[in-house]
Amino acid sequence: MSTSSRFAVAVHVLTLMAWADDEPLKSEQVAESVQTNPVVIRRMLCELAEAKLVVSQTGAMGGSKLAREPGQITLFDIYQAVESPSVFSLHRHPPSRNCPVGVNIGTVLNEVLDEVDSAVERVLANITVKDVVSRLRPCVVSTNGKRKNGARVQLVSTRN
Amino acid sequence: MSTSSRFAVAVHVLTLMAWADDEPLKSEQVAESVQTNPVVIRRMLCELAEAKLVVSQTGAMGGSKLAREPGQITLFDIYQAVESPSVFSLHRHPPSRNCPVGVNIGTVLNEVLDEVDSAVERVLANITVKDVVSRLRPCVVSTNGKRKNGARVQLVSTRN
DNA sequence: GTAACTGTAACTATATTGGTTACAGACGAT
DNA sequence: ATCGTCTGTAACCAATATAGTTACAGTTAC
Repeated sequence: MSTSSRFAVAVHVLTLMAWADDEPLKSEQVAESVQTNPVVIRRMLCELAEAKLVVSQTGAMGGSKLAREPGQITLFDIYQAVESPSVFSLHRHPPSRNCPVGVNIGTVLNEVLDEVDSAVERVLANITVKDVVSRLRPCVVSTNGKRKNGARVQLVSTRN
Repeated sequence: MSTSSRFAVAVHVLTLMAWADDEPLKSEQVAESVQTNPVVIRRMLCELAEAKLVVSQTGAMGGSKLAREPGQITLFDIYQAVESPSVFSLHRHPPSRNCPVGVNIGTVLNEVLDEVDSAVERVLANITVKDVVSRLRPCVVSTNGKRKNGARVQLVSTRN
């Protein structure tokens, strides 16, 4: 269906912010982790800000951070913010109204579409950004797991 | 997600064939009901034939019909035949491996993707083409509901 | 004031979907 | 055998969506 990676990138971005606690992240830092261009990230951050999932600060020492606790942001919130509302679309042009099938297939397809969208919602609304971070931790625990209080989070190792 | 109407059109097409019983339908008839070009329909019919959902007959008096009983074809079969396998995609370029989030987010996202895809499958695998026809009938019963045996099914009223 | 940020416009490249014409090949009917 | 009717498929074009890039105005910390 979707050949778009917008949802995957958005989850990645919000997960970085959860990882960073309340430290605002610069679009360039995020872009480095996602391996894309900072403008692509900033565009997406605008959509996420409109959906009240992040807040951004312009100017020096600015950046973006989560607007709520990671446990209060679900993957469905993210999905709604950056992907088109439905899993599939109906006909581009409405079917023939001179055909017994064509005249009513739209109604049936809409019912099916609602069922599918609801099923997706049920899955995604049940996973929070906090959950994603938890499912991430086990792989990183080996290093330490705790960060010094007040220390700036190092997301991408910068070996200049 | 998907801005594609391929699934909707494919369901429409197979519903027409179920409606027509074993009468083979010409791509032009189908195209008229779907309101598109016959070539678009034939392209889709090729995919549906590869998926063993329809069989086509070339030559005069040819056309396409269902390969199995309408009750034995699920919307998930159709979905798999004409749409991309997953509801969303992961990153275009793999995330940074120098980042504790980037290095593992792919694993978590794949798990989520599997859950979503499974949820969609559970919904669609539970609806057959026969079900779609049933949910269509109530709107058409008023005309008659039964067709004379051997009579050619009239799908689109042709007032030339 | 200056340097460091975001927000956003403008442009390009690429991929997918859908529509169209054209034609080779299969096949039923005569 | 050939003729008209179909499918299968190639080769285009147009429209749209995603993604990447440069550039720059506006905001903010210091």
